Amino acid sequence: MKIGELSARTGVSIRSLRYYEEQGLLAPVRHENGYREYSPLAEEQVRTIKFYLSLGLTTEQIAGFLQCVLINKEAFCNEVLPIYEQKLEEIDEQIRLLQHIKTNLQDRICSIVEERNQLGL
Amino acid sequence: MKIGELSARTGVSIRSLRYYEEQGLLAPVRHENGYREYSPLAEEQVRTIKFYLSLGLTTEQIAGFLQCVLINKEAFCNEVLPIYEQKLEEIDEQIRLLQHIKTNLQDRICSIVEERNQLGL
DNA sequence: ATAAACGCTGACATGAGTGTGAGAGTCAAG
DNA sequence: CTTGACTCTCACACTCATGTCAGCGTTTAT
Repeated sequence: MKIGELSARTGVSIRSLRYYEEQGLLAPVRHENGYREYSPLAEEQVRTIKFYLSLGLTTEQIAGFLQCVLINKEAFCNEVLPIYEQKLEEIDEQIRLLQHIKTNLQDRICSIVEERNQLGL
Repeated sequence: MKIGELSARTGVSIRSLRYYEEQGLLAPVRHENGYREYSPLAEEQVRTIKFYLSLGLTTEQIAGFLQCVLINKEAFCNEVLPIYEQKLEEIDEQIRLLQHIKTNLQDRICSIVEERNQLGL
């Protein structure tokens, strides 16, 4: 399967597929003409990459355990759990920060609305 | 007051003060030697900018109402409320997304832990 | 007078994945 | 044989506030 077909099957742009390869996440063989040839397994592999990216993991993190995960079950890959837990902490931290900002924003909005009401607008 | 002093008073780096000026948020006068001279009011102005940035507003958005806010009360500046509300929506959207990712992460973690337990590890 | 401390401009780097375009080679159908 | 659809590599752009460095001028204190 060539890159265009893999792109169409997975919904991942050709640009991104080449980027994943650059980051060590995909390793298609090459034809004599230089074209990439992907095995049928690559389709599932790309979906797996897509999923991990959607969890906010970086390509570098994914590269750290992808081979293991593709071969074994996730639970067997000791690299995965710490990364998940670290990411979870980061997410919590981001949520906390956003909640804090949200509170401040709501305070400001309330102040404005109240002040306008008091002025009888 | 020169830029170093303003930086020290506000805790905002010299680099950032020059950036704020570039973005139209500050307008110090210049000495003959090219040095920036800030009025004492600039200190409060920088704190105001800092606060709006901490709410996640961009310098462009801040520039849209900063002059008004510095002269009048926030409630008088009609540009402010829509920006606050728009930002609030963005924040909510980001929080939703992060919550969604968090849920997925927790599911993955649970799966791994359970699977390992079943294997008696 | 000299050195340290301060100021100036301009410009590149950051993060991280993706879009986009140029310039060129390859392949298949007409 | 030509045309169009694919593919290749290389490289810049993007977001946006900030860090950082180079190269140079100015002020201040010794």
